[in-house]
Amino acid sequence: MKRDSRLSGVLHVLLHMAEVDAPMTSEALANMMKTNPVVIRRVLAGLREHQLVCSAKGHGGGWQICRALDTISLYDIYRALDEPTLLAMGNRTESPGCLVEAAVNDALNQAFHDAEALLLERFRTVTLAQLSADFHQRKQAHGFSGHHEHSIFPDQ
Amino acid sequence: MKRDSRLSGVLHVLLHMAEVDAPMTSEALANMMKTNPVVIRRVLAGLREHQLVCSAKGHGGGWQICRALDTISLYDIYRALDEPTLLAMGNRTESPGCLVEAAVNDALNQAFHDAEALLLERFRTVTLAQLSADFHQRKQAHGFSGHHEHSIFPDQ
DNA sequence: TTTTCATGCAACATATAAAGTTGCATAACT
DNA sequence: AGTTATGCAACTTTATATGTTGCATGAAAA
Repeated sequence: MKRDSRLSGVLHVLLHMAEVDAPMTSEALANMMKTNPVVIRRVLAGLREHQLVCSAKGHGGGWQICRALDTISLYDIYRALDEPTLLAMGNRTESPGCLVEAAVNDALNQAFHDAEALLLERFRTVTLAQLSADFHQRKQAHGFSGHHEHSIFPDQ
Repeated sequence: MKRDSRLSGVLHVLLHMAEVDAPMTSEALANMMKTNPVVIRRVLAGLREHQLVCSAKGHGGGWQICRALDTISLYDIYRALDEPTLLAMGNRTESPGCLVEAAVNDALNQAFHDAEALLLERFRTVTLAQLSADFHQRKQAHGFSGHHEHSIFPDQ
């Protein structure tokens, strides 16, 4: 089964936005993400409803993060994406008439529920500020290790 | 994202097979699962490679579990299904050139890895025998609580 | 030995959902 | 006014899981 990479993608986008002071256009972001501007707008529109980002039309318009990075957790973003499915597996039917299936469901649901809870707990404890700090650390380390500038600047 | 219910489905099938002494045909199993016999054969063929079930052709043929129920864990079945994806989310790209994306990936991968490990650990500690015992308990309880026979017998 | 019943397998068809695309309206800045 | 950006709806494309058909193979029964 194919994995949903929207959370990963949105985080990427947000951290790039955090690096720039001015609004970024959906076209610029789409270039970075190798996708279509409309796709960017669609997903950022969801974040805007949750007051995570703001958008402005016209000249000099675009998208900006509108809250302090340390007040935005991965869980906030997860919710703004409409709480997408976490697990790739599920039960065939909920509330089945078959007692065999009921036994199966209960066993799997316990495991599934615990795994989901663990993931969400992790999401709650990680903020954009932490990710940004991690990125700046890497940039430093990358610079000191003798690489050239073109590879220091994030290009993707 | 739609969830993969093959594990749930296979467990259902196996527990029904465990209730019967004779081989069950893919057609009978397909009726129970409301699907196509070929689909049943496809998935059971995978389990056969791992010596979890046996199949026989011709008259009186069909499928049977060929190991003791307490020696088959959910993890065995998971592996026999070719270790399907557990999480519905993943990173956009692995080993990215962009340092922003690297930071994002690391944060998410930690959470993802731990959740997967938790799930697999649960799979390892649950056997078909346990699920079967759970089912028989439910059947008892169901009988004592005054329901009628047609609803006691698993029909789905 | 012929018929029947079952799996084995490959090729094809269908259904569904995610992603991408197009076109045009709306709003803001120059 | 003209340019640049988002907003939104409708449509197209692509990927993948699932379902389906047809025929070969093998085993038991008649």
